[in-house]
Amino acid sequence: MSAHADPDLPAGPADDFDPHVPGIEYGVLDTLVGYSVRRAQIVIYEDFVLTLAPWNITPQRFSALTVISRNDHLKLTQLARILGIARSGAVLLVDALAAMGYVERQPSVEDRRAYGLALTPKGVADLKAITEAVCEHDRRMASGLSADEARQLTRLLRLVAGPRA
Amino acid sequence: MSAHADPDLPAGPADDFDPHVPGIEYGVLDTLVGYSVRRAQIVIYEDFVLTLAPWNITPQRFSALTVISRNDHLKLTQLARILGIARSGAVLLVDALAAMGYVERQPSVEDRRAYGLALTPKGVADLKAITEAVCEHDRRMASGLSADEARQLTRLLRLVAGPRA
DNA sequence: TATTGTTATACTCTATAACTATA
DNA sequence: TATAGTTATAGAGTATAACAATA
Repeated sequence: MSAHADPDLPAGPADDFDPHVPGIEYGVLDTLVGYSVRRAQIVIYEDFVLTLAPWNITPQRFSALTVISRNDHLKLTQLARILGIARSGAVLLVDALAAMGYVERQPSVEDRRAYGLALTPKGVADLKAITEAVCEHDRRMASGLSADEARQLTRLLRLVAGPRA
Repeated sequence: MSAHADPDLPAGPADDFDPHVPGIEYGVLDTLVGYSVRRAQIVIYEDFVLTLAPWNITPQRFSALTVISRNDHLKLTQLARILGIARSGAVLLVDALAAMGYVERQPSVEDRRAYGLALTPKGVADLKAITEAVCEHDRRMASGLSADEARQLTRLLRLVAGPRA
């Protein structure tokens, strides 16, 4: 298994990526759909991390919290598959969210090997505020687009991500 | 300085990320522009790495080679800024490309501290084939879109990336 | 003083493989 | 035998800080 974080996307202290440095020729890069997506991803990632810094939440952590909240008794292996990471990575992720007081492992009744993941009361409460912050961030990212363009964008990206997306 | 690789984007052996696991509720994630971009980025990154595996070229390395080829005597510090990484990271990147026989450091005449980056003859030749492979990969990623939709997509992503993009 | 390239060091995130306890 | 969660280990990529040479 495995999915993908892009190891060579700027991961560090997200701060000041300039998608188009003045005076520089980008050649074929400017014509590629993939490079356009990459540029946008970097800019969005940076803003996301900065915006959610008060909660120490990354895009991946937000995805995990959201999926856990919307799917009762989600198992760790399922979470790993959804996020596209190895099970060992999911363990560390859940450990971190548990240490933050957001997630807890509940013993599964039908399978004593497994746990059902669930938000704690604090997790439920904070996720509400976190989700509001994320949505505000997302609106800011799309502020250069009309409502119709934003819908078009998500539709086109879905087509790129694949038939099943 | 710094820019951004997304540390929590699947970075590993890109292989089988499913942007929409059956039976799973994604909640608000399905409505976010940011998550749509993230999903597409993961899928595209995986395919890129697989396609370019014969050359051991990642998106970042391709960006570097392209920018170096299109901007004579590019300095290492400029490259770092363009890619959104620290200078120390650019050193390792150029080291790798040099070890692959693609890039060389040419002493700068006007500034004896600096080097001008340049492709080697092998770099020029291989970049041609690499670029063809990348373009084919990119067309495949956009194969679900009409030519007009693909143009729309890059236009909308440019708006997201920011005014200067 | 400031900047260029470099190095040393550490951090984060990831994967693979092996282990345990169940199924 | 196969699977769920875990742990150990290693790798890739990044950043910060300091350094020498030069501006």
